[in-house]
Amino acid sequence: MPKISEEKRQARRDQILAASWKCFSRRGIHSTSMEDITREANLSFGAVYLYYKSKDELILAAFSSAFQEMRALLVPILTREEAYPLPVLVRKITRIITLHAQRDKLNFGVAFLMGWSEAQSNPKMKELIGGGQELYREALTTVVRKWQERGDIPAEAKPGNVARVMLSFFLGFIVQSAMIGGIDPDTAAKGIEGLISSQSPPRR
Amino acid sequence: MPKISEEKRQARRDQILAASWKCFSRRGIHSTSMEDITREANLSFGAVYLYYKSKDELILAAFSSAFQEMRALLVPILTREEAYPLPVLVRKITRIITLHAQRDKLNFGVAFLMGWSEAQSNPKMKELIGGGQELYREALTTVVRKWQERGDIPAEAKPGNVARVMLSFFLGFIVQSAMIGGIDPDTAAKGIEGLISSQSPPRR
Amino acid sequence: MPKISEEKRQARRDQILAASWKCFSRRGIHSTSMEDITREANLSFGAVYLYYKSKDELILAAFSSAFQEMRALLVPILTREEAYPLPVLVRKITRIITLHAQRDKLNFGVAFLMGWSEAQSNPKMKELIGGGQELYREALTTVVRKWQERGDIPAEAKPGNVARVMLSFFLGFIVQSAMIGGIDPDTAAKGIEGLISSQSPPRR
Amino acid sequence: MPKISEEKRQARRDQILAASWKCFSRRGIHSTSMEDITREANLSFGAVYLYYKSKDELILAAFSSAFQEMRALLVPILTREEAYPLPVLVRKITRIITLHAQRDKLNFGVAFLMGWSEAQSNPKMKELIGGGQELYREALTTVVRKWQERGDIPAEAKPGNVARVMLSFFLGFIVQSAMIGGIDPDTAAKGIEGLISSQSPPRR
DNA sequence: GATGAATGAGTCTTCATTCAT
DNA sequence: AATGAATGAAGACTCATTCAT
Repeated sequence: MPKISEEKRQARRDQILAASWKCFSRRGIHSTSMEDITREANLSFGAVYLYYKSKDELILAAFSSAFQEMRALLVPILTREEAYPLPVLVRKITRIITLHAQRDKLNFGVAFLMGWSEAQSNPKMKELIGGGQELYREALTTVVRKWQERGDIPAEAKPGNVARVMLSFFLGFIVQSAMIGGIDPDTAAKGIEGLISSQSPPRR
Repeated sequence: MPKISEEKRQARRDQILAASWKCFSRRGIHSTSMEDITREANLSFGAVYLYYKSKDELILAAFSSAFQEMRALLVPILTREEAYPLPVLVRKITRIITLHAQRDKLNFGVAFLMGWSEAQSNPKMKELIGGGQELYREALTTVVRKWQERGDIPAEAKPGNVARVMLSFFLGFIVQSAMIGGIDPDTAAKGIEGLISSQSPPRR
Repeated sequence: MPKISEEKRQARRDQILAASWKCFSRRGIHSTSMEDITREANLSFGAVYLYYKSKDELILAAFSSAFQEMRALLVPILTREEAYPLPVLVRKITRIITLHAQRDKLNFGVAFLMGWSEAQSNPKMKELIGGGQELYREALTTVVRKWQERGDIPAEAKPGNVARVMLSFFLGFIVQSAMIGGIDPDTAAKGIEGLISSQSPPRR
Repeated sequence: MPKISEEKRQARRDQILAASWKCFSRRGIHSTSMEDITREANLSFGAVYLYYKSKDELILAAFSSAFQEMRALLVPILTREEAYPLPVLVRKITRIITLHAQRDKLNFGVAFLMGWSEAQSNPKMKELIGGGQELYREALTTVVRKWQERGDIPAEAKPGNVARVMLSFFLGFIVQSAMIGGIDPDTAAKGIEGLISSQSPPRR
């Protein structure tokens, strides 16, 4: 039974997760040893096992907390009573991603990319991340419906399809930023504006 | 002279790469042991080392060949003399991605996701993949210019920015397909069409 | 605090070195596997790596400690205030070598022979052993000077040259003992005495 | 049955042995792979096995031929009808050793040192080298007898003991040259001359 | 005779996990 | 609760040797 207070216990867990992310960013999940994390967290070797039963559990917890942190930032923007117009939404969301791609502790870009890869062979990770993405897809669907009600985009488009496109764009924004950079919130918003007023040939 | 012919040698290399991809898809890059690969390829334990100096080199070769295979399919579509209209382009490219996401041998989606993650802590991989993405970005920029010349999209949009948006969308399409599915070429094209005719509030 | 005490730690290191020498004597350095050593030391497979970073480092440490042990025995004899007369010196030093050539734990003869061979292709080993030999050469030079001051040997001989001859003799004594035996301290001293009173033809 | 002529066959064997020694000098016996030798000899991988059944056999043959080559040079000097005086003998023998310590192909010093070490854990090698050393010891005993007959050294010294001392000196000369150098034939002869006319205290 | 591709046992080394203190 | 020494399974890689051609 924990003699330690619950806050203290949570602080320790956060300390371990923060150290984990520093290590993961540097060397990748699989090249990071428990000893690396231990040392980075200034903890004893066995201490980590008092808080996480295994490396797998720690990894899962690290991603879970990272994605939770992101959701806390993104969901308010997506679920706003009066939906932001498309370019504004794009600018706001990409800005959050960009800001967290430069932090030392927890780099959102790196976290996403590693999580997606891990999910390919780790069912629990797939569930964790997949669930999050579906949540975003639904939130975007709701936003699209509001746009249609407002007349921002044609009423005949299926909201789910448009939401899928939007989600693809945001996910790809993360990838492109991490891999080749050169894409910032304004660039993204301008590019979207360039597209959305297009007169595609089929409509002519 | 039992010196193996060049074709035979290439066949062996392909055999090893194919086996590698089967293993990578199943268990991830780092959980795949060299023994897994040799067993999958029906080769002896040391044989792989006759063709690839190390696991790292093998991994790099596997990704290099995967990306090359993709480029062979995508580049013709992107560099066509008369640029495809936006929805057609989207449908064609997403179809290729989708088709290769269901193959047993080499699943493009898995390859991309794993490659991006690996690139975060492997400079050679980053160069390999980053180079490819820049190539696509340039090709898309050229396409966007043709659209502008043709009047498909407003002339004042910067082609580079629009290309970035397009690339983001395609990269994100890969992610979304691999992680939660429910997105097929038609869905994607329809979603794009829904967006591009939108009248975003700032323009009114 | 289960942090092991410094003595305990040193005891472990000694235990490993002793086991190493048993194995090296039996099978040679390169035919001794790390597993052989751990088994001989009654340790688990990975334990050795807590004390030595690699096999190379362990080998170096084994030789370093062996040579240090020898020096502790030989240096007092060589640096005695009043130099021993030649035959006495020969008898004392060869006796030490002989005694330690029969021990089970650390056989000086074997250690020297293996070290010299290893040094041919291992720079660190060469430095380690070469340094020791130069030290002996200098000590012998000092002894020779004392002999000259005392009139034991002609004043016109260069001390450095005589020291070289003496060192050669001692090194060769080790080789001959290890390879064909039949040479004990008294034999050696008698042989030297037989030589040193010779009237070589050039002097006639 | 060899279609190849016996000379040709012998030439191949010599070619392999020469290549072996180049490799052994560079990297040591055990770090030299059969492939190294193969490549150095410009032969195919399997060819070596047509001439030597195993690596062990090849190693033994390499040392056997090296020691035979040495004997061909040293024995005539030791078995000369009229024995050379001590300093002359020393100068002649050390000169031969020194000259062959600088050759690229077969370095006597390296060969001896490696052979002695190998002999500690390889009975066949021990027999090969031990036999050679005993032969030298006997030849030196004969020389010492001649010196005594001639009055070069006192008659009461046991020839076998003096021979042992002489052999030690020559063996040690090899070691010292290989390990720290600074010892050439003249130095050695001068040093010996300095010693042999000494008046050791016990005799006064 | 000659070749060199293939084999697979054996080596060093790492690392997640346990447990005595 | 906390520590870190110890464990040993598993991994990448090497290399002597064989054998089909």
